[in-house]
Amino acid sequence: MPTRPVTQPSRRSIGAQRNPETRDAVLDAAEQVLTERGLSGFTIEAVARAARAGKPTIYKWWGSKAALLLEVYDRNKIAEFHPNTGSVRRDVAGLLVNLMDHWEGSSAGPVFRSIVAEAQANADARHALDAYLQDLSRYIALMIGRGIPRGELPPEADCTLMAEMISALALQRLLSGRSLSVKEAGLTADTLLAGFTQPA
Amino acid sequence: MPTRPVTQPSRRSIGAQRNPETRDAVLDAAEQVLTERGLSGFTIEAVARAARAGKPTIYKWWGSKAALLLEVYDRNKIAEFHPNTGSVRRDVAGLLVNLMDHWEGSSAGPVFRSIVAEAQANADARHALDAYLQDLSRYIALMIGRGIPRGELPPEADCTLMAEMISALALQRLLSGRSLSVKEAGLTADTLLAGFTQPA
Amino acid sequence: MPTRPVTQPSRRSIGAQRNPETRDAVLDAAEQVLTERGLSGFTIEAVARAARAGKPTIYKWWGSKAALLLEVYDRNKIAEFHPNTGSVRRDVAGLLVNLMDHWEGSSAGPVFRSIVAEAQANADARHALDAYLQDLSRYIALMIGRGIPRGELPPEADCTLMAEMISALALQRLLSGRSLSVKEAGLTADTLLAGFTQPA
Amino acid sequence: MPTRPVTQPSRRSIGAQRNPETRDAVLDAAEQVLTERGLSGFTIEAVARAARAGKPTIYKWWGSKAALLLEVYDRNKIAEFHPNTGSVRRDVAGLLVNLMDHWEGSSAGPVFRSIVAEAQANADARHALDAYLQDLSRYIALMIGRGIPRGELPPEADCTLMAEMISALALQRLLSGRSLSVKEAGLTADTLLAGFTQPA
DNA sequence: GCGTAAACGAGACGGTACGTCGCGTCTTAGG
DNA sequence: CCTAAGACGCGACGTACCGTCTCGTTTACGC
Repeated sequence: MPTRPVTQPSRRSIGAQRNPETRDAVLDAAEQVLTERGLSGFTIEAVARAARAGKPTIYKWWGSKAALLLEVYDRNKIAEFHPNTGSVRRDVAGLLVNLMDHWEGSSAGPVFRSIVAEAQANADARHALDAYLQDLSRYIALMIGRGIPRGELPPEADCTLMAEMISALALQRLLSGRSLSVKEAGLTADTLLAGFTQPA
Repeated sequence: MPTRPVTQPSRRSIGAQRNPETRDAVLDAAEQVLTERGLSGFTIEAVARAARAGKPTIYKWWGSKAALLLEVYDRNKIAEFHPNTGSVRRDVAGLLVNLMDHWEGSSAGPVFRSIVAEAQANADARHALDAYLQDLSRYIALMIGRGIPRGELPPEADCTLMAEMISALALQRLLSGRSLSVKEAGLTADTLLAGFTQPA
Repeated sequence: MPTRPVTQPSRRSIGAQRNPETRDAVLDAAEQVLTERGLSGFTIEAVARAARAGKPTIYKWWGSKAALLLEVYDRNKIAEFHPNTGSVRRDVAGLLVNLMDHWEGSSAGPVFRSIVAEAQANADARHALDAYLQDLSRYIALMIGRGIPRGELPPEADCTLMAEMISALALQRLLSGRSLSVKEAGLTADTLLAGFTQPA
Repeated sequence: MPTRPVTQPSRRSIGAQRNPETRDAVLDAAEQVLTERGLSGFTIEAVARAARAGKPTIYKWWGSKAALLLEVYDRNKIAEFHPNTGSVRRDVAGLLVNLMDHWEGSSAGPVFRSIVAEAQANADARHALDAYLQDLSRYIALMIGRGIPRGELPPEADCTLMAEMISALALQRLLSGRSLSVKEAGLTADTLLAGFTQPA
């Protein structure tokens, strides 16, 4: 004799196809749980409860905590980190500020930190993290590269490594819980570009 | 019915004082477990089993997984990251290589990555991580600063930020699982110092 | 995205009427699953998979595991338990042997044991079991009653109770997993009829 | 960050030894759950909740639902089924009445029926059931055997088979949910002993 | 020199979460 | 209206660890 739920469930199957409402409810719930209770409170059970979804449904579509985390992060990725002020120095400083604001001013920061944590125990998450960080670096490198035709940087400048140092600095601050001031962002740009351009 | 162990335990109390053998056995076991089974296999139960120690003993002296992790890492810290070749450029490149070798060539890497992961859920670990990273940056800043009296860097160079970018790059590579080649280490030094010195 | 099955399904609807092929396929599959995987492996899901049928189809036509079980058992009921040798003693012994052979030599035994198990948690199944056992007893009582006009039993003999003891003995052996030898069947008849007839 | 229970648990460990309070609490809870919610509501989770015990504790000491069930039944076994009235006929009738009363008038009946059900899917439970039923038969056989020296039964009477038919009749009635009246108990004794003794 | 106190191993305990299975219901899409 | 298919909410499964607790033993130290 199976158990009959006392209250009607809020969502039902819509037939032999994935229910997008469920998908959204789970992602919303995951983001909320992560924000409110932190990484250690981020359990599949808690997400399922908050989403009024069944655990098997979550495992069916996401398969692991890391996969869920990544999709939550993807949903929250901002489209435009890279300002275009016509000055590499201002662009770099602005990007650093934008990135830190994005991480600290929304749920993106806790989510991303959770992905980094997960990546230390889970190879799939690690590869996803690596891919994401490389994407970010490429993004930044393109932004820096715009300075070459403008003469702000010499053609031989290694934009890729400069970009990686920028993302790494932001990551390190995020992970260790120290914020980055606007002034520091400016100084970082100055320091990094000192060899090529003059301080503003 | 009290349990009669079939085999005699390997260690006993030595009276009303902490047993240093137990301390060492626990730290050794923790390092071994972490290395062999990874962060997800690093549980207090596993450490206790491997150390033939009781769980309460571990909780008494370390209090949390993070504390144990930190002490394991402290034990493995290397004394000398900073070469002194007389050239800032070579020093920076050498330090990057040393640091990555230290992380990848011993159990220090997995241990440190575990601390970073733990720090994303645990404020104590986060503060410890921050303190450690700032120590590391100061260390590197001192190394870079030696170039100022030698004329390799102008007095106004922001050694602290440069140092932080170096440690951040290494950290990012460690966390995302990409190693750093000797060539990249050299290029990093070149890129960072481009404004002040000439490539070797 | 609706699923596109790689292989064409074996059966389709035949329009607005029950498909007898489906009925047979489900009953066959149920019997097979029960025989091969036992009562604990007998799940609606397993039957549906084995029959290539949808779960709702099964629920529509049978409504519960017990109902399915009962129909499987009905299909396998033997028509003729009661031998007619002209001797009550031989008839009783023969019936016991026939019944145990039927249960142990086909899928009827596991199916019936499953019904008994189901009946302990499910009132419908319990009533069905009771009805079946009373039928069986009546059957046996009629067989025994044939001895009265022949003078093997006195008119006042309680054929119903004797019949019930016979079916009960067989049931107990079935449920506890002990088989009943031919010799024991004969002894049972002797013991039961000792008061009325002489041993053969 | 592990969860701290808000309320203090009612029972704690008493050291590296089994806590008899826990044992009793689990058995009490198991009996209560089985009685109140029936076999289908008898889940390890429900027992654990009712006993305020952890599931792992139950699995550690009982290992399976069947084992728990058997221990609950053992605890409730009555010591004395077999009356001794000096008359086999009255003894048999009395025992049947006692047995049915025991099953129907306490939690022993539901518990025993659950064991029978479990035994149809679980070999361990089946062997335990078989052993229990054989014990019961031996018990009854001894009772019947007392009639031989008194001359109520001839020495060649097969007490074992008679005993088994008695227990089987009671079992069949229990399992199919039909009670056995005092009158039927008397008739059963009469029928079984008709060959040897005269009705009372 | 002897009792006390602390450290230790062991492991039981109440819990939470894990990831999986089956339940019974629902909707779709196709005959 | 029937069918196959399968998503869904739900809850139980049996397991792994968590962090706490008590036990009995062993030793150093203070009275």
